[in-house]
Amino acid sequence: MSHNMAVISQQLRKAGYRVTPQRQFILDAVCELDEHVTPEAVYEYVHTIAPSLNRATVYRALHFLTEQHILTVTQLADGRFGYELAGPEPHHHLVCRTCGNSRELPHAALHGFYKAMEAQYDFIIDMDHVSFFGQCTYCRNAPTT
Amino acid sequence: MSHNMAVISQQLRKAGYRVTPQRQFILDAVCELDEHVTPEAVYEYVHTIAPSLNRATVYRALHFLTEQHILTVTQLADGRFGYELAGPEPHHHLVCRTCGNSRELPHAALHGFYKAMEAQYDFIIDMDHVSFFGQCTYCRNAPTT
DNA sequence: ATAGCAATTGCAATGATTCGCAATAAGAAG
DNA sequence: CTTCTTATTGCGAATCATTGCAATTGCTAT
Repeated sequence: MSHNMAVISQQLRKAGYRVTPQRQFILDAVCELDEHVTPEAVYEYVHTIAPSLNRATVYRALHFLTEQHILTVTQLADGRFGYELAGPEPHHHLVCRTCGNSRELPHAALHGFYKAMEAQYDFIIDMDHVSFFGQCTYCRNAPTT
Repeated sequence: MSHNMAVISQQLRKAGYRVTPQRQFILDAVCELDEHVTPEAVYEYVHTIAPSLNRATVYRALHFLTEQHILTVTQLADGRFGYELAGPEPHHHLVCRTCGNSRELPHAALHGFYKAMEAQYDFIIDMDHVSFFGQCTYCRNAPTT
């Protein structure tokens, strides 16, 4: 995992926020659980390590860390949010509804479309982490039995 | 409103489903409330007319009517679902985060992008009602005070 | 008009998410 | 190391969303 706790801590403190053990547990959990991590999954994970850590704290921390651009969110097909560590470059996902596997999409893949919307509708789309749902090759060709 | 209750009823009954007063109230509410209607808004609306109509019934009916292609859903920015009457042509939306106004986007506007994903990643996106969030011209140029 | 089957509803319990507020504790400053 | 400020947590309650099951009631066929 490429996240540098020291750098992040510094960034938060400089902005007047605090680096609490709860936030660290939660951040670790997101990194450990990898992609599209749901709040509930984070809660389960941290709960085994820090049983007193409250559910509300998980929700608030995920929201907060996203605001600080340390995490990114994307909307999953069922309406829940999936969090992951924010890298230097924004990216998107192609998620198969059947097998659930997800493929990364560079932001550039959407750039043309975003620009077209700006040109034609004077509208600037600002979504930097979209999940597109559908069918991957494998599942499309697999027998339906 | 352009929805023909008689046609819809026929369609449902033919498929072995039932046209209950509850479903009619709920469908009327969606039409009346127009675009991106949330379950909660539907519930409030029908509740004044049919107070005994249960919340669970609203959620189930919206889900059901969507499965039957009588309604379409889209994910709103806060994670909730927005329902609306399904027209003959699928469409998408550009929704301003600031003023909340939404502009329709013909499906064709996404066609190129969808095709590119198919060609490059062998992935078929099947989302037929996406909401893209960002800033409209007016709000972008408006003073920030 | 009636009877019967099964789709649908209402209810109550459960789970997911958010909020207000008092208690706690990070971190800056002395 | 102690103090002070205030950001943050935990808790309980409120809200939103979903589910299992028994009771209801569309609708079809008689």
